Amino acid sequence: MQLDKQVAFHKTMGDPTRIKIVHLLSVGSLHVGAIAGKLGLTAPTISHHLNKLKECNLVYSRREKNTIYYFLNKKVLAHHSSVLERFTNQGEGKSEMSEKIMKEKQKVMNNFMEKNGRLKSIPAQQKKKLFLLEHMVDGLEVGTKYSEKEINEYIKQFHDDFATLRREFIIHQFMFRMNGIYEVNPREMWGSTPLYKQ
Amino acid sequence: MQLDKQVAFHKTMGDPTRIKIVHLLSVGSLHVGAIAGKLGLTAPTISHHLNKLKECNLVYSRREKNTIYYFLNKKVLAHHSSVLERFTNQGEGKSEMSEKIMKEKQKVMNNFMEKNGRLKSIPAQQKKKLFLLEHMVDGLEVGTKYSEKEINEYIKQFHDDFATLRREFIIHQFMFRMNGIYEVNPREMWGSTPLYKQ
DNA sequence: CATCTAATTAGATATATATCTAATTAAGAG
DNA sequence: CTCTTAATTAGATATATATCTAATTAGATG
Repeated sequence: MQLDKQVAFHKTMGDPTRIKIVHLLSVGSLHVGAIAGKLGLTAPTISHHLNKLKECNLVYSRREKNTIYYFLNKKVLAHHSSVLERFTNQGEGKSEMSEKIMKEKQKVMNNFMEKNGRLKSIPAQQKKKLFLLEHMVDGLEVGTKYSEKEINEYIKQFHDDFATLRREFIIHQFMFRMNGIYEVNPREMWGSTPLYKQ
Repeated sequence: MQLDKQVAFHKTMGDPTRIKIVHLLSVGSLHVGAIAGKLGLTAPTISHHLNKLKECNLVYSRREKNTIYYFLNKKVLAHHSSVLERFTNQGEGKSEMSEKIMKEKQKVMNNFMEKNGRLKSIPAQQKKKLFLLEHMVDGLEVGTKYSEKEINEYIKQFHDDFATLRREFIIHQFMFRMNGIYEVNPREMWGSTPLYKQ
């Protein structure tokens, strides 16, 4: 399973000595004794760590005469880097997204909004809902503090159920509330949906 | 220090429960009870893990009435992804590299090679040495098995000290040896120097 | 075959931590 | 102010693991 490998990788990297080893090997290959020397630890200890690194395919070794050189497997590192990155904009690539999304958003807008700008209804499907939330919050200014009353009035121009929508804004991080004062989050924080991740 | 944070991050991610939490939160925000339910664990346990995640800035929380929603901090994930990636082509970006490298390589070639194609000397500086090793190995075929004798003869056309050079080829992964038979590694494995990482 | 070198394995110890139950805190709602 | 709900903190337990020294293995060399 993908998940197990991911855990194993991070567990392996989650040790100061092993991270140091990876740093050292990222510059060039080294043998056990050399690593032990540089880190001030014994050979068995390094052997232990290299073994763990090997189990995750993070290093491989080649014997040269009596000494065994260890190499960093940079491909595997690159792989895990990309796995992490997929977390951040999970599902789809970014570059191809902009245009694709614009169309998708347009479609949702057409389906759920009256010509006068009000919502016909609040879509149940998360993605669609987020499109509409984004559209609505676009009319507010980042950096401005709004009272709850102001927010309610603002939302009412789109839909009568301002309480639900206000709550959605908060939950999906489009805005946040502090002591009854509302503020729009910067776009970079609209993180609940992958689509808007910058 | 950078290193400590890196270790802390991986240590935190190196736990199956926490990875699952990150997975869940990558889709959308959740409160403690919901996570506990989905994972079949108790609230205190989840609280414990969320706390660890918070210490690395991997999550943040917003209170909504009585329930506290947790959000994944995707920026931090992206950061660590890029840190990993820097391992793989440490030092420089890739795109700008090709042209820059070509020139650099050309310069090294001019300085260290005779007009007849033989090496004047073996440079001590790693980077330069790697350029020359690459050049030499370019004359061999990937997928072909060579005897040690053949390799020696081949190397001698560049330099008399074939033993040293042969050893360098191995150490820097340009080729590998098995039971006295030598073989050129595919280019993707020429990983000792960041320059040639694909 | 005997010896030397470098690495690994075995075994011991100390530290860290994931999880649970029970107790406590924090905030809303009546 | 009291009751309810959700979360955190405290404390206990069991498991995992980083490190060391000592013993063993694996190759290379003479």
